[in-house]
Amino acid sequence: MKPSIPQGTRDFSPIVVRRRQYIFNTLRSIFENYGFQPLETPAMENLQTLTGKYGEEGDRLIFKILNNGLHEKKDSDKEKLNEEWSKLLSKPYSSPIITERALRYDLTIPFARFVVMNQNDLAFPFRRYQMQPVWRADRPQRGRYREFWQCDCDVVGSTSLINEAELLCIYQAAFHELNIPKITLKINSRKLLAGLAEIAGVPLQMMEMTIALDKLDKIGWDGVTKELQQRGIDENGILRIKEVIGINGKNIEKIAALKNQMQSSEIGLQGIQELEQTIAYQQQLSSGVWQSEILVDVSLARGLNYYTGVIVEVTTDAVKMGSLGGGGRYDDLTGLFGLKGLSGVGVSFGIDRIYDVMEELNVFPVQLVPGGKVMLVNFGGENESYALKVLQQIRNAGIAAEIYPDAAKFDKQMKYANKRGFAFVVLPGDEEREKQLLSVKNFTTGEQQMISLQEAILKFQ
RNA sequence: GAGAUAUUAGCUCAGCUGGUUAGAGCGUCGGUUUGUGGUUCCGAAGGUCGUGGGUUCGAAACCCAUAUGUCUCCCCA
Repeated sequence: MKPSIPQGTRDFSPIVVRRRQYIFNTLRSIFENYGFQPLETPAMENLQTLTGKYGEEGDRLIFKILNNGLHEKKDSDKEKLNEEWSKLLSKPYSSPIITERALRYDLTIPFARFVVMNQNDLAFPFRRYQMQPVWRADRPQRGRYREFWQCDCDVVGSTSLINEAELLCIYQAAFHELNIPKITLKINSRKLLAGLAEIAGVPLQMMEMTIALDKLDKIGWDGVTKELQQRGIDENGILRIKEVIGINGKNIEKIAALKNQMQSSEIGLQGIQELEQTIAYQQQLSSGVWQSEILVDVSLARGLNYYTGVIVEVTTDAVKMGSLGGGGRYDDLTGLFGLKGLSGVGVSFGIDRIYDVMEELNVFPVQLVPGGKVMLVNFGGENESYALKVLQQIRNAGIAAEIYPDAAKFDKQMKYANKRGFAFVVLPGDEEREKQLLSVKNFTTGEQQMISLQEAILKFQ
């Protein structure tokens, strides 16, 4: 058979894994530095845990796992099974008899589930980060996979806007460390959007308005106007929306202008104030070296249903790519699982996209090239024994080393060493063995000298 | 879920409006006295032309279906 992998999945070769680990390690150390603790949850959840959490579209994209042992069911169950099965064949449908489990769709819902299950043992506010793969039955495209990794960082059990500010700092620190240029953190507030819907005279159509606004970047004002009309928002409302979105200037100026516009909307004013406070906190925490810009953007929507307060999205202008991350405040996430009144805020890093961007911009550190440090050429016979003894001592000194396992032709061994990218090649041949020395060749410069094992080890370090 | 487009050797790609045994570069392997790679020279292997049907005297090429990649819509990280 012809080998293949499922649609939208990828193998990661050694060099790719090293680069991905570099991203993970960078993020991990930042998360830890901000006091977040690691969490891992199962690849699969009970289907019931996931359905209804991501909207209609989301439900469709959940990878469901067929129950095993279906053929072993009792006859009485089989009748029911047949019935459910034919429903499934005629339309999208699921039932516990056919599928009880599904693959994780994101990290936030499993996190909420975990918090509720362990509420008595956790110290609130609880700060956790989580870096694991998630699965979506989406149609793959550039930067969009069926299996991809999310890195989430959330705080639950605190309504303080210090949390929002810290998460913005984490974004800034991370993209600064990763050396990705032209990063913008767009921030907005769901409350401000609600206020905008109010003053546009369509308080109940906030979602529709938001979805249309979110496309402003892509389809421009003409397109958005059309969409708003289609969604039943009248000319006067559209004018008000345009007026508010059209506000330009620095964040401070924008906020002042927005306050003015939102005077009649309590919730809108609240949203602005939260943005103002978040930015103020962020400035106190900010480091001078971070280059990324924080931008208040009233057209920012974010799709997820559960956000209620400040929302944020990260983009770069350096490469054409969707958002590199996003997040926001969700006031009652755990309420879905029976734990009311616990507010949370979190951000997510789209590390697959971050990888693609970094590769395109060529900003990975050069020392991430694959390959070990030292290779010993195998000359066979007594020389092989000598080489093995030397090999062990190099390893004992904490230096990654290996021997070519066969006494193959010299040329072949050298070519292999070259391809693997070793920093040094050791030649333990007759002369070296007799003198109890080693010929060490620096494979970058080509320079070679005969020295003692101790000197060689110093060189390798 | 809808549409567009691509798929030829391990990789990147040629292959003329359908016409003999489908080519190149790189890589791989072998040889060039088993002590000098990245950087000599010589040679070889490697292809059900994504898969399955169809049209035709004849299909890599035209038609249909299907898989996978890429792009647009939708949605999203």
